[in-house]
Amino acid sequence: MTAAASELGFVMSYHASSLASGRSHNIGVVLPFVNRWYFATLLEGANSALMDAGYDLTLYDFQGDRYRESVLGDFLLRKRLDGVLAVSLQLNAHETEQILAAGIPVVGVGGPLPGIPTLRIDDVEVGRRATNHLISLGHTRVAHLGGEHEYGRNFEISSGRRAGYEDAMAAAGLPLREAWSLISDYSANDAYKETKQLLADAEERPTAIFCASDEMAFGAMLAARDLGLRIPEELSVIGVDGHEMGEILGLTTIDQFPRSQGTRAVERLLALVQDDGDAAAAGPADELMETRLVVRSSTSAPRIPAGQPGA
Amino acid sequence: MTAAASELGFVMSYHASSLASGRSHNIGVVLPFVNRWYFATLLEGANSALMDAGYDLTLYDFQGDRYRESVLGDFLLRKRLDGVLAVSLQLNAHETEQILAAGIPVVGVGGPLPGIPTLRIDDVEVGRRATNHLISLGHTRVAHLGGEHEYGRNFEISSGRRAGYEDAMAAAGLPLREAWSLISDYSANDAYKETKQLLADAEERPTAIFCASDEMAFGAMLAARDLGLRIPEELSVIGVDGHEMGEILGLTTIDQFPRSQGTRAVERLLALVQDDGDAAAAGPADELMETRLVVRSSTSAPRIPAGQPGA
DNA sequence: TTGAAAGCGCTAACAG
DNA sequence: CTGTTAGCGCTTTCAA
Repeated sequence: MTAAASELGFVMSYHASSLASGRSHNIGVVLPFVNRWYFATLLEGANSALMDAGYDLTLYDFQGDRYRESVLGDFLLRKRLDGVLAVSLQLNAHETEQILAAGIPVVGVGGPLPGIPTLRIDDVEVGRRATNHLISLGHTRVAHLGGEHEYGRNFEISSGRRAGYEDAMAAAGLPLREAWSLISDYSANDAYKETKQLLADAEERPTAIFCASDEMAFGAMLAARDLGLRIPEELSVIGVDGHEMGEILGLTTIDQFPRSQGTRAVERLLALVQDDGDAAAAGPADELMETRLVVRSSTSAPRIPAGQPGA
Repeated sequence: MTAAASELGFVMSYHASSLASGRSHNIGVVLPFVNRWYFATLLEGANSALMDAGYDLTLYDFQGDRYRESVLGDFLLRKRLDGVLAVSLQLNAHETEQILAAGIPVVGVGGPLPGIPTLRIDDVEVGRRATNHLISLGHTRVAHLGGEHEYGRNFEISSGRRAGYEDAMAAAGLPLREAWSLISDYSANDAYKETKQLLADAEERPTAIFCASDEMAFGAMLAARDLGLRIPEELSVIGVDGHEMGEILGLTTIDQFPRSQGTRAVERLLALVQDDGDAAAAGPADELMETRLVVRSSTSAPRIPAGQPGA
């Protein structure tokens, strides 16, 4: 296209171009919730990388499971996408086959998706590290607030972090109480309710809680404050994600750099797309991303006021 | 298409269909930040309405101003969109002309965009109502934390809410102090910093603060707590948006139902698209959306401890 | 009513 | 190396 043409306001038709070439310069991003910090931030990263490469981003938000079927069964198969980024998505055999049969390159984040190259953090290790941080401070009464089983299809993650928690507790010879293993829907509000209930009984109260996301940790911190418990003196809290608001709450967390996950996943996907599905060119099938423990003021050695049960 | 065909796994090519018919069943959503609660929630609403109507959603996230030019100058003009939803976007004459010249129906949210049908709340009224809530409780020392001037292009909103605040203060014969008029970037973290500075000087301290968003209100509440100020006894806080986390923080707010704004905006846009740009069919050029004052525990009459300056 | 044919505006392959 | 032409897979129009 000449400069003169573009100055006249001429713009090429991408429909025609797509039809003729088979390339649409359009990537689909599939995720369970746009309105959770982790996903929104990862999406931002993906968006940056795609804009920079001149690609459009088509968003498919399951909104829990509400649109799961129609996205997987209809939208993704319309052959208008050069590739799909699947975030925290768990596919069954039929679904995987259907997508791959459509000939669309897919990269997953937070998998594993069998047969699909995936980017992820080591969730078991994250759970272990968070729990060990608390244990190394001297805590023996450690609770865990994880993700809902109901969302298990999309959130296999939560079981990994829980496994790491149980692992670390066992390795330290510490007791796992059923009452200390909480399940929420990953929202701050639900975490607040669960934590308030957990902390209500002074006898059974843990001295520390490991939350599988920062948003849940926010809820836990607020619940503790509302019960008059001091953080970290009477309750230590650690989260996962690296949410900016953690700074002003003083939340100790394991940062997983979701933005970088988004840009890296797009890099991988575009490599696949541009090398025409040649998986080898795109790097390892299972790529592990960095995480980092960020210690702030929400965790410390347990300093339990007199009259409380203690370690 | 027959049922038999679809059972054989046949899927129509949307590229060909788009080229032949000129309709792509694809709507662009333009917004300044996916990672702010208001925008993410509005996006969720838009996504629902679009999925239900069988439309794809192409996301254009400016990320502040980072991609503003390329979205407006390149991406939107590629003629692959049946319509555009422009959220909190302010266009200059050239930009408006360019978009309209491309023949793409546009609906705005939070405008006004001259020449484009727009959905919005009455921001001046919102500012007035929030401020009057505080005044009616007996506050005379009321501060305002609003949006950044730097983002003025996208956030004309902030000036409306500020105008309402100044309006209400003047109507009640109350003083406006420059030190009580704060500006932040709409994030909780920045609001925290600004508020902490504001509240540091006990002499000059207001007894109430009106924040132009709930996320900013969260920051303000945390700043107050960290300074040892009790909410609402020593500081009342009111926000705008209706963020769910406001429930567990007890934040009084003016709910603007962003999800409904998203679905309603899509309704309007699809009406335009399907009636082939016949603006009359799509409703009023400037549609006002509902808001609702939700009173919780972050606001009350000022009850200032002895030794503090007061009303 | 049903069926054939002519584009939609590009890309890619081919011939000159 | 440049210029021409045949599709890409639909929608829509026109003839039967």
